[in-house]
Amino acid sequence: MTVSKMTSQDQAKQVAPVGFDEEGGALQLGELSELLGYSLKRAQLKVFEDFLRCMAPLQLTPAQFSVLLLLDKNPGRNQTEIANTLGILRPNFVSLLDALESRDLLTRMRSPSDRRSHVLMLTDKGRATLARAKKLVATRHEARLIEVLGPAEHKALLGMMAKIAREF
Amino acid sequence: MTVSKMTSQDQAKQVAPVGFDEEGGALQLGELSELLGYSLKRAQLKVFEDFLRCMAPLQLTPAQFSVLLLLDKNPGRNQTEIANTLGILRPNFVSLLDALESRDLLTRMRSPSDRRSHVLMLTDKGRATLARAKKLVATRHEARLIEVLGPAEHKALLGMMAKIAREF
DNA sequence: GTCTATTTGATATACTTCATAACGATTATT
DNA sequence: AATAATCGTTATGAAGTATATCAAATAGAC
Repeated sequence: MTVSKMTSQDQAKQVAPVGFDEEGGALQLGELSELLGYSLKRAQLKVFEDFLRCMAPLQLTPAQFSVLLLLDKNPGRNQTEIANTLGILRPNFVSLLDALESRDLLTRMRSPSDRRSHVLMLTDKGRATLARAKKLVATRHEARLIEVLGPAEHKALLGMMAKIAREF
Repeated sequence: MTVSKMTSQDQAKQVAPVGFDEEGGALQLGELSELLGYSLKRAQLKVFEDFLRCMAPLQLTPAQFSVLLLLDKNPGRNQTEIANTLGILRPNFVSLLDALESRDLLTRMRSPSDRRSHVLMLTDKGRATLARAKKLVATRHEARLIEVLGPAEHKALLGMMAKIAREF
């Protein structure tokens, strides 16, 4: 689940478009291009790759960005709540938070009402970074997507993705 | 890149729909739902999860299925060509082929014209398995997707995914 | 035709992501 | 008070993905 760090494979590998190969001519993709899962995965990797490129100045991964975004809208929640909402397992969420906390983007505070749990809150630096990050995403990343797809298709795509994630 | 084995996380975790949490009410997803990469990833995981479920009788992962599909349409290619087309790195392709060859679904043959390379070909069993796999994908997996999205949106989605994978 | 460089499949290895089990501390239940 | 459940955490394992390197074979330079 969730968001993962991108690799450089496609970038390095796809000097030639997928489905083409020097010797012997193009390979026939055949039914592969009609397999939604296949195109979905390749598209997703491309999108994450672009996200990382656009976000390079702030050094935020998609997963980290999603945490900051969620924390901003939902201050005072504990780790389990945030992790569950993002589909991240609690054990794996720990090191993710460690990284963000060590960069002073958020704080863990023992809850006075339940001293087992940690209340999560963005720091001022966290809020400032999130604001810059949002700007980068909007002006570089999403803007490029809209440029490729067109505004109408972009919006339709969002709706379809949400539908699949919800009803499938 | 490529196709990966699914996990059971979502299935186990999402007894409650994403964005909801028992104590304290629903969390606000906020701009998260407008982040295409986020929905794209979640949708992709759902689709792979469903693919594995539908393909359980044949025990084929999306990656393995894509190899069989590509080999059927492009017999006589070597490992590098197939791997490149699928965006798989050659070192990682070796064990993938080992698994399929040990199940007698394909064969590696030294090419007479270039004795460095292995010509890949489906066996009869491989072709038969692929035929059954295609049927499972069509009648269970894609059918369910079309049911959720509707035929028109399903087709539009395929087009958009291909566009992103190609032009992004 | 020999020498060098490149390519192919393979191995070893490392890093990241994702998953489970278990622990101490705390709270809830009985 | 005793037991069970929850929270954050640690340890650990299984995949997926990446790079470097190797022997064998071929291609290319001279």
